[in-house]
This record gives sequence, structure tokens and C-alpha cells, in this order.
Amino acid sequence: MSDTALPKSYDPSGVERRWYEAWEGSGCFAPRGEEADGAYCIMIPPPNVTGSLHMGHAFQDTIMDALCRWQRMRGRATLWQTGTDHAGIATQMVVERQLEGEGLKRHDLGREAFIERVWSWKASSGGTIVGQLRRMGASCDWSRERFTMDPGLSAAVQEVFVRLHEEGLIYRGKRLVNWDPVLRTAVSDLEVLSAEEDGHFWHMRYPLSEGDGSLVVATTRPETMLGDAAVAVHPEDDRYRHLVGRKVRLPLAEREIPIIADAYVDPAFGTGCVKITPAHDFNDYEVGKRHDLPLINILTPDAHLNETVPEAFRGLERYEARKAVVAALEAQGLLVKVEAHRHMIPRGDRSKAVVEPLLTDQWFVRTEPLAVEAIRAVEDGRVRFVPQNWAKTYFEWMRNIQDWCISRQIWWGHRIPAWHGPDGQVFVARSAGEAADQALRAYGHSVPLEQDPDVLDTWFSSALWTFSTLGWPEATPELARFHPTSVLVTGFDIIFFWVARMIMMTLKFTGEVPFREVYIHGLVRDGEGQKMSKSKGNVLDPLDLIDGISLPDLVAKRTRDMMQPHLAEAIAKATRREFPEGIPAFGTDALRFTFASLATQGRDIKFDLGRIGGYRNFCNKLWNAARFVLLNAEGVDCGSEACRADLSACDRWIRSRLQGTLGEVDQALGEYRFNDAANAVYQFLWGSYCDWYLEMVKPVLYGDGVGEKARVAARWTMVGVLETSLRLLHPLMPFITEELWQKVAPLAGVGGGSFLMLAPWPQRDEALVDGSVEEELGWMIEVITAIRNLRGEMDVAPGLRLPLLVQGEATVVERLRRHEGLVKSLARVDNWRELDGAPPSGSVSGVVGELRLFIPLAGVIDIAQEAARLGKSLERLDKDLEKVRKKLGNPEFLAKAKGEVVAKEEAKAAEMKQQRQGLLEALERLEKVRTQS
RNA sequence: GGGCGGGUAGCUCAGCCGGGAGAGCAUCGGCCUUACAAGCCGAGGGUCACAGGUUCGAUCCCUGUUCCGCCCA
Repeated sequence: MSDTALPKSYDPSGVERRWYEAWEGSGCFAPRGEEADGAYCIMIPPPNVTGSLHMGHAFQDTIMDALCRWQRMRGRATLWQTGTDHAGIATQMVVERQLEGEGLKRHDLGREAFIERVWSWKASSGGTIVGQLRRMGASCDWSRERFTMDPGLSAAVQEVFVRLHEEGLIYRGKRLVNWDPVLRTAVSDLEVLSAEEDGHFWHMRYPLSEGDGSLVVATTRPETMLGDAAVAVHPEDDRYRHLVGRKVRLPLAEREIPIIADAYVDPAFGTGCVKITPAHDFNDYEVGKRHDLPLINILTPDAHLNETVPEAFRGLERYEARKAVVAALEAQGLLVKVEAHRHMIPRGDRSKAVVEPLLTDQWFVRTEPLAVEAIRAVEDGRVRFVPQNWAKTYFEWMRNIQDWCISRQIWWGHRIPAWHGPDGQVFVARSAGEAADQALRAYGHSVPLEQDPDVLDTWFSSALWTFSTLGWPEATPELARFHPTSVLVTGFDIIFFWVARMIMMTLKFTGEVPFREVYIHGLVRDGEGQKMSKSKGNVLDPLDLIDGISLPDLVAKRTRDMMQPHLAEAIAKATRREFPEGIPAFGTDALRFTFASLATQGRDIKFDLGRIGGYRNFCNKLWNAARFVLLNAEGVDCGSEACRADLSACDRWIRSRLQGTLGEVDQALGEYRFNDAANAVYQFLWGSYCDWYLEMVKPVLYGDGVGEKARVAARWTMVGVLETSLRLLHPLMPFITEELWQKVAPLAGVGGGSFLMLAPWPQRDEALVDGSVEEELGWMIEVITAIRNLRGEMDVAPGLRLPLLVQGEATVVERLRRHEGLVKSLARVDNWRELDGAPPSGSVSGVVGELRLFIPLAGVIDIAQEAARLGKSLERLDKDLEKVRKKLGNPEFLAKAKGEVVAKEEAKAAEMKQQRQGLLEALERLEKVRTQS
């Protein structure tokens, strides 16, 4: 055995590291080739710099990498641009928590020192995720890695802000925004997650200010009554119509507020009377605007009651205030009742704190004019969603778009380039100096300016990602060459956050769409369809699937740093139940292949460990097939193109099948149907190449009396088909294919010291497609399967070689004769002959098309068992035949169906009748034997 | 309440333009057959959620019902 002999099973760990380093070290990831029109570019959705690789990333990276590797092999200058975003709130929280450990708050350090601290955190622990990306085999161009806070990207952010402001598309104003009282910053409506929680419904009585009556309002937030500006009823509501225009006396606050009529009120809900608190509720805010009600803000930034409320309540925290208000109302006999009530509670997606609608000064992007263009770009096909249906979601949101609150009251992020004068005038400028000039012109003398303390929403910079990473606002060659990018690969959860905003901003500033296609994939969930989350304890780490992990380590990992430590025990228990042995190492290729095969067009991707196990086995199968090939091809003549003349039917068959597979894979990848691509290559390699071709080739390689020419042709085919298959599989399984290709390619006369990842993509060659040989060998496979079937049903020992008798038309028997070697070796047939009389009694029989097969098993078979088997086949056949007959007996079918469909049905019927006849005769014979004995 | 998906084998899911229901895993039976037991050879398993309609013909198209999920309010 030569020194290249492979171990008996595939061990991914060493292979993966070695090839990744080799590729990276050789600069394989940088785009090659010059022509701009051949360029292919994918921008990674920048992961959060604080993040680590989760299943969603791993899935997405697999898809992007497969696309890039495919296009690179097809010869396109391919850039996979990578990087991370600065994740303002998340990163600030991480560093603040670190400070907390040292007993410090960020204000103790001051803004500059704090930001320095964040940078040093980033240098030491940020971006673990990009290292993990490498483990996935990601072929991104690391030399171009970007970070949203890089100087270049920051310049782009500033430029965009200033220009939008100049055009009046950015404005500052006092608006009701979502306020996170823990983080003490505004967040956008997208960063608020609402979920049902148990609460109460308090019914409170507001007395009319004149006369006796009163109204009862119901609320889930009684403390806000201190900021009420009105009570609203539905204009058509006869119960209250007469009260509209009168006033009630607001208890506790002792203010008079009007009773108004507004269609917003649902008369069927609660009492039909709604308290209106314009400064603390978005709906009430709108009502307030319609009725010109005052905005009465009763909260401080940390959600305590402020000085506008009666003294007794001032300074109370919001939930303390709730109790106090309820108690006070009860004391006055104004609390009518309290009901349990489940309702939606908005929480900040980072802090999990209950978010307050709060009136504050913020910066906004006026999105409507931008949205108009962005909608058009999708309507006219400049941007295409895949699957198409997601365009609907996009339109739905874009047509109801709200202005985007972009300011955040935190420190980490792009500082808003605006300076405030002493009287509150604001100067937006590209630098402090420019702002000072503006101020000088405005005031006529120099004044002290203060830069706005706020920073921008992280998504503001992410929205510029496709062009800022390529050097905008400079007109760089990369921008010209790679923009618009080819495709964006992302999850549907991010269409609003990111996809829509990128389309708006990119159109605005480059006049181009950011990408021509958007492939929207589903979200990776656990086997039960649950979202993977730390608190559920069902998180799988892609690296643990690659490397494996012991049960204790897995349990420790899942229960570490829990937000809710009381869940730890349950999670540990569930983990022990689900993974009693921990998780074995599957390797990157198996994981990638699993993702590809799960990448259907649905919206949930349920990750099933069984699948990855199966695909690890596929890696091993491929590995062993290559071992077999190498064992039989190394050091001997593997032929050349000249072998074409000597190819056997089997050789031509597998080469033809390969062409079909090439076509399927190309088409599937082109349509983003990764599961179809994965399936096609899996079926070919395992189902055709290993199960059949390699078995067919064994007698040629080992058998006596086989000519050397045929042997060389077989080797040439075996090696060539494997070499091509490896190229075909490479985008999905880069590591094992590179490892094997390095050994196989030289035998196929290709390679030349280069890498598989840079090898040309296999082209389908019509000249190699051979329909007749596919048909003929397809038939042979049926015959062999039928014989195996008979053996299996009759419990014939696998080693036992059997004689075979056949009956059929001359052409069919001739066909069998041509391939008798296959029947002998693959069906373990000793010898065969054509039957001239009746088959010997005690034979088992089968039918394949026009060929009847008999295996004499006198004394061996159980007659009753055989009769039962045949009876069952007959029954099944009769059912099918009945359907076809009915169809053909229907004159309307014959008249209206397409000719080819009718012909197909007729052929089907003929074949079935023949089979049926064969089965009937076999049953008759059995009956005879039975009655004789 | 509005929008969008989905219900196909025990499980996870494919099924393009309407024309004899598929895969992987799991199950069952038989095999260490000289690449592979992470393997080989076979087998069983489906009222395509339900009810109508269109059609010669419906898992596929239309309508309604029902259940589940997601997004928005």
C-alpha cells in the first residue's frame, strides 16, 4: 500500500484546520480576475461584535460560503466582504457589567475613558465570532474585514447624517418615543418586544365635575391617571353621548378634564370609557393631537413620578406609584373593581425592562420620501426577493413606515454631528470647526458650542454597510466593481431592521440598489420547533456539533451565566435526558451539508441531530469510496481521454448520470434551492456511484478474463467521475473534498499543485448524456433488485449462488445476456439460461417488464409463504391496474388529455398486464405443487 | 383585529407548469460479501387536516371550515 493510504474512517479535525490555513495563507479568499461585469459579491450581515457564533449564523454562513465558492469556481471575481457591527447598546452593557464587577459605573470614568475602555474590550474579547466563522470554512476576504466604527465607515455615517439633515430628512423634535428606563435611552419601535403577561384591569370612578354622576374608566396602568388629559367615549355610544363636552374631576390630581368623543374608543371593551394620557401612551398621544389635549409628563427618565404630580406621590418608582394610587383611590371609594387581565407588555429587547412611552427630544429620519424609492426598487425588480413572497412583508411595512428614531442616549456609537448653541440653536456639521463657523454666521460672534451627547442607532451605520465597506464616500475601484452586490443572505426577522433600511439609504446615496437579490431564509430552531434561547436551555453551539462536547461540559455551558438561575436545574436535567452521551464530533462538512439540506423555502428550520449524524455518515461514505478508488488506481495506469473508445456500458452510464447531476446542482444553486442541490449530489454519490457503479466495476478490476483496455477504461471512469464529483460537492463540503481531491486529481490528470477551491466548476457536457444506456442499465438495476428481492423474501443465504431461469422476448433476453456479468456478481447468480418449457416446480418467480425470472428453489421454499408473497404483489398490482383501466376507459380522458399522457397510461397498462399474467401463472404453478404434494 | 405562513410516512421535511405519493432519520428482517457495521441487502409504513367546487383527472388551482405558528396593532 502506498504512503497516501487513507485511514479507515474520516476524521475531520486535522483536515479542517490544515486546509483552512492553507487557503488563507495562499490568498485564496481574495477576489481574482479583473472584469467588473464578472464580479460577484456578498456582504455578510455584520454580526454583533459582542456575539458568538450561533446556529443562525452558522446556517447563514454556510449558504453564503456555498454561493461564493460556487461562483469563484465558475470563474467570477468573488468578494465575500466580512466584518462586525459595534452593537451600541449590547456592547455598552457588556462593558458596564465588567465595570460593575470593579464597583464602578460608567459615569465614574467619564465619557472618554469609558469609550477607551470599550475599545480595549473590543481589542481583547470582541470579534470572537470572526474566529468562529473560520471554523465554518467561510471563505471571506479577511484582508477587507470592517467594523462599523472604523474611521472610514464612521466618515460615511457622518456624511450621510449631514446630507440627510441638509435635505430636511433628519430632524430633531420632542416626540413620544419608546424609553428604556433601565438603560435610560430611547429605542426604536423595532427594539421593543411585546408579549402577553398577567396583569390587572382596574376600574376607577371619575366623578362629573358638575352634578352627581360619574364615569368609570378601566385601565391596566392606574398610576398614569395622574397624567390624564381627558376621558374619551365613542361618538356613537348612546350611553355617554349626552356627557360629551362636559367635564370630570380627576381624582387625586384634583384637576378638571374634558369628556371627549373619539372613534378610537371601542365601546364594547371595558366600560366604553377610556382615560386619555397623551404623554404616556402612543394611542392616547394620537387622540390628544386630534383634540388638542395637553401633554402631561409625569415620569422622570428612570420612571419615577416627577414634580407634576401631587406631593404625596412625587419620587415614587412607577410600580410603587401604582400601589399608592390604587390605595388612595380605594380610600376615597373610587376603586370600583379589579380584574385579572392578560395583556401585552412591551419590553426592551436588550434590557428586558418594561418600556415607557416617554416624551423626549430625539433625532428622527423622515422615512417616507426614502421609502417611496425603496418600494419602487422592489416593485420594478431591481431588487428581487427569494422566495418572492417576502416582498409582501417588505411592502406591508414600507407602506406603513414610521419615522425612525435614530438617537440613543448612550455613549458607545457614532456621536451625532450636531452642536448646540447657548440658546438651543443646533448646528449640524462635518466637524466642530465647521459648526463653529455656522454659529459665527448665525450669532455674529463666536459662542461656546456643545456637541450633542447622543449617539446614533447602530442600524443607522449598518444601513450603509454595502457601500461604506467598499470605501464610500470615496469613489473607490472596489465600489465600482462590486456594488451593487449580488445577493444578500439574511433571515426574515431582519427585513425591517436592516434590509429595508439598506435599500432606502443605498438608493439615496449611491443611486444604486444595495443588492440585486435578497435570499430570505428561515430561522434555525430546535428539534421541537422552539426558538433556541439561553433561558430555554435548548441552545446548540455549532462548534460543539463540529468538535463534539461531553455531557458535563454541555450541562455546564448551558447553565452558566443564567439570567434566571432558578431554571438551571431543569435545563441540566433536560440536557442529560436529551444527550446522555454528550454530543459526538460531526465535523464542519457534515454540519454544513445538514444546513444545506435543511435550507428549504419554509420559515422554520428545525434542527434535528439525526440529520447531521446521517450526513456525517455521508462524509465517511465518500471517504471510503475515495479510499477504494485510490487503492485500485494509485500506481497503475488510469488511462486518458483515449479510453473513451473502450468504455463499458457501466462507465457510460455513470458518466451520463453525472451529467444529469451537474445540471440539477447548477439549477438548484441558481435558484437558491440548497436542499435540492444537496440531495442531488448525495443521491448521485451514494445511490449511484457507490451503491452501483463501484460494485459494477469490481468484477472488471478483479475478474479474470477482463481485457486490460477495459480495466484501464474503468479506472479512468472511476477516477474521473470521483474527481468531478468532488468539485461538485466542494461548495457544500469544502474540507473533505479538498483533502480527497488533492489525492484523486493527479490520478485524473488535473490539479497541478493548486487547490480544489480554485479549480474550475464542472460543466455539464451534453455529449456525455446517453439516454439509451441509462435506460438499459436502469432496467438491469431493476432486474438485479428483483432477484435480490426474491432472495431476501425467501431467506436465501446471502453467500449462496443461485441458478436463474428467464423467459421473455428475444430482445430482452439479449439485453440480459449483454450484462450477464452484472447479474452474476451483483445478484449472486451462478449461471442462467433461457427457459424453453414450463418452469420447474418449486420455483420462485418475479417479473420485470417483459422479463420473467425464476429461481428454482425446490425443497427450499415454503410454498405457503411464496403464495402469500405473490398474492400480495398481485393485490397491489390489481389496485394500480384498476386505476389505469378506469382512466383509459373514460372517453373524456381519451378525448381531452394530452396525447403523450394517454400514451403513457397505455404503456403502463400494457406493462402491468404482462406483470399480472406472470404473477397469475406463478400462483397457478404453486397451486399445482401444493395439490400434488 | 390586520397581514403572512403551515397541516404530506412514527419524526424532520421535499414534492417545479395539475397526469402512477418521495428523501433522511427511526422501525422490522437478513448479512463482518476482499472501500465503508458511521457499512451492505431487503421490507413495512400515507383518507396528502376537513368539506365543497373547477377539471377527463386535484397533494397541487378556487371557496369555506378547523388547528398550529410568526409578524403587526
